[in-house]
Amino acid sequence: MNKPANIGLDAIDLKILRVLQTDARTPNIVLAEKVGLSPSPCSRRVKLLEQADVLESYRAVISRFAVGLSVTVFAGITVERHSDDNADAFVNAVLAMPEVVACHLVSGEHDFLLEVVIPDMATYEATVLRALLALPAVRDIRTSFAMRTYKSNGALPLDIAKLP
Amino acid sequence: MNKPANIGLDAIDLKILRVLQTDARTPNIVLAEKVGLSPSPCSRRVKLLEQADVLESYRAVISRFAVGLSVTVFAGITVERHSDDNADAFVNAVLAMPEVVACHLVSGEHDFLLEVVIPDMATYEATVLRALLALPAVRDIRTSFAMRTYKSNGALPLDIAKLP
DNA sequence: AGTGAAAACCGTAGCGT
DNA sequence: ACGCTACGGTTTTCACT
Repeated sequence: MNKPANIGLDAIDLKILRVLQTDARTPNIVLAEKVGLSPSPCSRRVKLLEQADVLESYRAVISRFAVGLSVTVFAGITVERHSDDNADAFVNAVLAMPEVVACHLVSGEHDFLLEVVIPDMATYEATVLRALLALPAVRDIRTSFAMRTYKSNGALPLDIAKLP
Repeated sequence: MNKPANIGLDAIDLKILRVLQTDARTPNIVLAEKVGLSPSPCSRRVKLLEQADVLESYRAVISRFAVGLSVTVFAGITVERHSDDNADAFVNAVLAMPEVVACHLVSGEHDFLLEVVIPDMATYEATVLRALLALPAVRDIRTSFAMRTYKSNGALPLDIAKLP
């Protein structure tokens, strides 16, 4: 049922993925040794994994605090049920906001769950919340602040857009 | 290796961060050209950013679908309010679960918000939900599963633990 | 598909500006 | 601090096993 494209990934491929997930800059020589291969076939496998889109990209994980984006907010959004077009418009608007680092269509209490990363709460209210409320499809927003993060899913397309 | 690093990010540093956030494997020569520097000082700045822990790590972004982890679930957890120790025990238990890729202490309706990545719903129920409910601190769990992801915060410490 | 060589390429340390 | 140059290491291609 829910185990589709496992095909083509053998044990060595999974080892490679595990290593690169932890450190994407692992030199190919080290990677080869860790997975029990010599450098050449290891490099080939990585290339193939990239072409097959199993390895989608490589990202640097940046300290949110260091760049002044220390506030994370989750917003549960309820939209009007009458029109799919409205929902599409909502999604498109959200995709255009760099402060919104994640957007999921979810079951349960809300329709969408958004993760927003911003410098402070005032910015959230002034920028994101206001923009979201202006969208006609949005019926309700429940905001919940992350007071502390014990574990985070790491690399994020942060909004580093404050240049002199 | 870990320093405060609150200070000293100029425009070039931010440019470097933006590039590496998009592609952590950008060759130093290319990076240097993009930010308007020659290779050596560019390399030096990257090293400094790493030592200052502004660049925390580099991660490969792996297709969840390709490795058979196609289900994402959000769990809003309410814990007993009477004891901080219970909350600590809860956090420790959660940190030990590789399926839980994110754990935030949040304001609002719930106390914790968890993001869980697993092969299918059955695994969620059998593994994660069951384990969480067994914790004495947990009073209530609201599960909401991601039916579609329009944007995701990217690199994640996925649980690739199914090896021959 | 994996191995082992050689050649091109890149990263970085040292020194001069 | 930046830029130039040189050296050591890495990546990658190739013919072969």
